[in-house]
Amino acid sequence: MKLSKTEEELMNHLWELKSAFMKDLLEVYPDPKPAATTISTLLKRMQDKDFVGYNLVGNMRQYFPLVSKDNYFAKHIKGLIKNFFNDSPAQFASFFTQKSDLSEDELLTLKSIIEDQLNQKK
Amino acid sequence: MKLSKTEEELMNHLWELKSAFMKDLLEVYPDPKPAATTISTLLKRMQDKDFVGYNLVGNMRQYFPLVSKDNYFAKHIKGLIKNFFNDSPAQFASFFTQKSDLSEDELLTLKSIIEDQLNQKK
DNA sequence: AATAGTCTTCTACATTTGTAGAAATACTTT
DNA sequence: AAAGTATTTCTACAAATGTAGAAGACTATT
Repeated sequence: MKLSKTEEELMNHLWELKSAFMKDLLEVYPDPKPAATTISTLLKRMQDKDFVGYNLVGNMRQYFPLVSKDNYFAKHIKGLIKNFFNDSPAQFASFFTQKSDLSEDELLTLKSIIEDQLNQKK
Repeated sequence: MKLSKTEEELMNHLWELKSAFMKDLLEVYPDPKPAATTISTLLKRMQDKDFVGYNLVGNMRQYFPLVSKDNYFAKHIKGLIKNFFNDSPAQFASFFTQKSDLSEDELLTLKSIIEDQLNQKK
């Protein structure tokens, strides 16, 4: 099961806030804010899809994510790689590195991450 | 305008074939193949969205992509990065490099790509 | 010319998504 | 207690998506 575009947006807010009440979620939307019922609907659907849970605090619901952003995102990317890059993460990585024109600093950072990874392999 | 999931799948076939007749497209689908009309519908919608064009060859249409895979994909990723990584390609890159556990060879390849990029910066 | 094969366009219909009003419920403040 | 505020659930509805039949047009064959 996957989230739709708008659900994803809401999920992002939730990840950022870690946990939130209706009100908090509404707040983070820029004007023109969607109707509160719209958010409610989305939250409901997301609960049905098992992406969101909540705790009762008094009688308010404090919502929180049931999947981590990392996890969600990793799956997402995996799908992309499968569809577009022959299921080869490396192919994807080189495409990405070549197309996304990173700054020198960014490249250096990346390089050192890769070097770390290489060291761990040993 | 974006392609839907199934349209994307079809587009992938088209990118692979470079250009193709109905028949060719149907062929690449694994059993159980979708109805030919389903493909037709998709192609039509993709034409409406300006992702596909065709040349008449005799009275057959030879379809071809109007956007490159690279291009399409780059946009796609850009969206992801915007949504999930604060619009920072570098942040994305490091997330990816850390989570996708690449083999030593793959890491080495990546490293040399990055070094090339760095050299070009000078 | 009659038949069969290939393809496109039209039409259709169920499902999912984006959006939100109406009504019910509970809490807060006057 | 009356009113206002916040929130949830129900219901609704338009648009997009997944899927495909019916009918028409053209080509190759018999």
